Amino acid sequence: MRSLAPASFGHSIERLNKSTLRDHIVERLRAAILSGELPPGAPVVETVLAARFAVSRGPLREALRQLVDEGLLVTVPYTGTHVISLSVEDVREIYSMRVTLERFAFEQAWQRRDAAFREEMLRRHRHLTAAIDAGDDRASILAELDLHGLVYEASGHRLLQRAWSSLRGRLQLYWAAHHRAHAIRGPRRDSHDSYIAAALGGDLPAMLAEIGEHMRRGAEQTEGFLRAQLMDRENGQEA
Amino acid sequence: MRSLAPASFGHSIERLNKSTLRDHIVERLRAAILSGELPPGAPVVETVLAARFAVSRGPLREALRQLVDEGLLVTVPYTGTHVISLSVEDVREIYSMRVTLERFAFEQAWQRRDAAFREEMLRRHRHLTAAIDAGDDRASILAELDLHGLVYEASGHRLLQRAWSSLRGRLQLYWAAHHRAHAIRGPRRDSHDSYIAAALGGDLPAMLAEIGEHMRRGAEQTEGFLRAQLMDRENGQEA
DNA sequence: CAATAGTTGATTGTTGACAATCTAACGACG
DNA sequence: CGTCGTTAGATTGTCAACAATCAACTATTG
Repeated sequence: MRSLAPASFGHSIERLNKSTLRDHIVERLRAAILSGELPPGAPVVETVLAARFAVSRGPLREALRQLVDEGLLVTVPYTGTHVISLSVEDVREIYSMRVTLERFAFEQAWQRRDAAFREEMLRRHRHLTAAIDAGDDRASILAELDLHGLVYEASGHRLLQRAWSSLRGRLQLYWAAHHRAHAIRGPRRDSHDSYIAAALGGDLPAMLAEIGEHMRRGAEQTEGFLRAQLMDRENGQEA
Repeated sequence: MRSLAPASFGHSIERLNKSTLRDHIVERLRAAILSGELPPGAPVVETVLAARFAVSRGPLREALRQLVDEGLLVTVPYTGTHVISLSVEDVREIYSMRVTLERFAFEQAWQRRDAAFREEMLRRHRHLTAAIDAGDDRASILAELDLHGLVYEASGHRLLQRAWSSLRGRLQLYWAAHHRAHAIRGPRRDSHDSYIAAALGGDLPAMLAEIGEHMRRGAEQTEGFLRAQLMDRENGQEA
């Protein structure tokens, strides 16, 4: 959630974040949620996690609070905390929001696309295709998030970067659940080929249109998986 | 930050929020910041606030953490917490983000504008003009935020509502500082007259253009005030 | 048998004390 | 005179115990 380096893509010095216990816990908990170790809907009790991480409840509470703000957990006072449940409505909101934000990001960054930007985008695209070809689900998810993240970094718009970070966690959760259910490959490559081509081209309106198409495809895929999963769950009665 | 009632404008039942100490502190602290009692840049130490509110540091820490996430405070580990400082760059980001989000909100809500929506919008507009005419700065700020907030409520888009809530605090901070420096009145009425007319009209592209104009005027006003204030401060050497 | 009141175990909310870390002031030294 | 190590005060980070609240279960009652 904190990658606010403005317009410098090479990981230069980067103000070293004095890691406090809370930040550590946040990372580990987020990893646990996204890996499926804590699946959507699972209860999250402070005492057991505090024991598991060998820390007190103080820092753990603050970590939970942060994950609630990121939208990965929900808490009802005096009652309990749970990992958020998946819903098709959320998928629609996430993707429609992505269209809005990413179009804005490209508008902001369009004039700033220098040689370093193009190079970095191609590099991240190579990373993504490599991860997909290698069949590494986790890596391909991160690579895709990184690829799309580039334009937000290039926008130099801190508020926009925050908004993307906020979306990013939820998106990652859905993708992780999707990949876990049934490994997906193939069509994503072509989808990003056209995306990259437009992103590096000279026609901004074409890029804005491409974003809409790209997200439409993504939302369709994710929503389709989710409907299938929810239907399975209803038939199987597992919860 | 938590008004997620979807598409019902009349304050119906509204799930009663079991008020925890933290929530209480958040409200009071936010009020203190926005009222200028804790001006931009002021240090915020946990112990003194805990004593002042007669609570322990635990809930207070969590309240500070939440305000940090809202962008009203900044914390550097083991060192201290401060109210954010005002900057022209932030003003630009806030208003450009508002253009993006509010256009999206109107696109989402355009077909949903029923009689209740129109009535509510006129009602809130009357509130705003009444507050302005009465010369009540605080009330007029809240009324203007409420007026613009309506379209986010009507959008039924929870993620978008969250994004607006996140912006809202920062915007309120700048407006409060602006009003405190020199009471402003007058042009704001006309500005909102055209805004309301377009919002209730039948031409969506015209509304999207009006949003751009409205925000351009607002940003210009706020940024101008801020430049003057920063220049004053530099001459006066007060900080 | 249905509805309600009471009870119990679990979970979060809150507290005050203690530890780790940072910033700034001070003084020794080249 | 400037620089670097030291120290002291302040501030946040962490902890373990205690209190408030809730959800589910049980028993009681009509």
